[in-house]
Amino acid sequence: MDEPRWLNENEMAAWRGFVAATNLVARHLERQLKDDAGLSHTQYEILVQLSAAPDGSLRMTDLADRLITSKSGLTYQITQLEKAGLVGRRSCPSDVRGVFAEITEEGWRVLREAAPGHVAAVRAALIDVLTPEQLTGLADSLGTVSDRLRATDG
Amino acid sequence: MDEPRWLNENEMAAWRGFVAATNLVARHLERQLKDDAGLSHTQYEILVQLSAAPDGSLRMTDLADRLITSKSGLTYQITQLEKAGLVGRRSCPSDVRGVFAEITEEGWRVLREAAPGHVAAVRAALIDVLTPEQLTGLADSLGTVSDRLRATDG
DNA sequence: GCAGAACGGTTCAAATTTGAACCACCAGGA
DNA sequence: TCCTGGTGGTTCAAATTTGAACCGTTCTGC
Repeated sequence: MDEPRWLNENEMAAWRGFVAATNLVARHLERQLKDDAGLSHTQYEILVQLSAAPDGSLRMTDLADRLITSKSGLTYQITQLEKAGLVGRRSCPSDVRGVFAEITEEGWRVLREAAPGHVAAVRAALIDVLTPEQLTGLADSLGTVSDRLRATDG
Repeated sequence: MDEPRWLNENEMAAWRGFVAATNLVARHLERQLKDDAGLSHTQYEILVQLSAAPDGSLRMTDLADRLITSKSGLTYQITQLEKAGLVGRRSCPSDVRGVFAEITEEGWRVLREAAPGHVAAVRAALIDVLTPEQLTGLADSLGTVSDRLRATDG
């Protein structure tokens, strides 16, 4: 039981900044999306991921990995979006167990409708308040962090 | 309805990195704290904030602002922590409506117990994977983001 | 003083999230 | 072929989170 290496001032500032920015941005965008498009950020992200996939569909597990949520959480949200008609489920030909989530026409429409406002909010909160150099540095640092965690946590 | 300013490659990388790092770090620390100390990250943060306050206590609203959660959410968590004996409630002398949350001896004990493992996890996930220069840049950028959002969102 | 607005916390119902248990089903070796 | 160990998704109960409604209290301007 060694004496732990506490954070120095510089490290603490980075950590507090990370936690604060994380929560503030999340809350801000959550509200913006809910108010302007009636979607939660999770739901919006689902639509984005599906829309970016080759044929507008992804396997449940694949999608859960990208969203970084639990499998059961995804099942719940897909069911909600299905009720709303924004996505559908399709079974996988090569694996009976498999399920594809697929964005519908209506899903595309809602996404197109929501995107401009969301991008504007992301700009206002994060992008446009930083210099291009800062953005590059941020992308670089957070990319490293993500890669490491994906490697260790799976 | 102007054409929205979409994100360029650099901006998109920063944004995706932010979202990914945010979720991955949150999930990682949530698990670490739950496994090692039986606390949620929110609960841990409550203890940290109280322990750092002058006399180990803060007004509910003040605490909610620092944690960036809703008032009702804080009421719930303080109740949980109170049941567990880690914090107590004290009424405010100068304002009958006011309530102080106060860390208890047991709360201090649990916090001291949990801190080393948590700091180690924070180091492994964020601090030690970056250079000091990156950390400074990160603190700077995210500090800016937080300040702006606090100013606009309140 | 006093009416009315704003504040500080709690309560409530509804939505979401999580992990564990479960149920088929695929894959690989004996 | 037949086990056996994972895999892919769903189901379930329990914990958490949120916003709106609420209630007494404090503050303001008049």
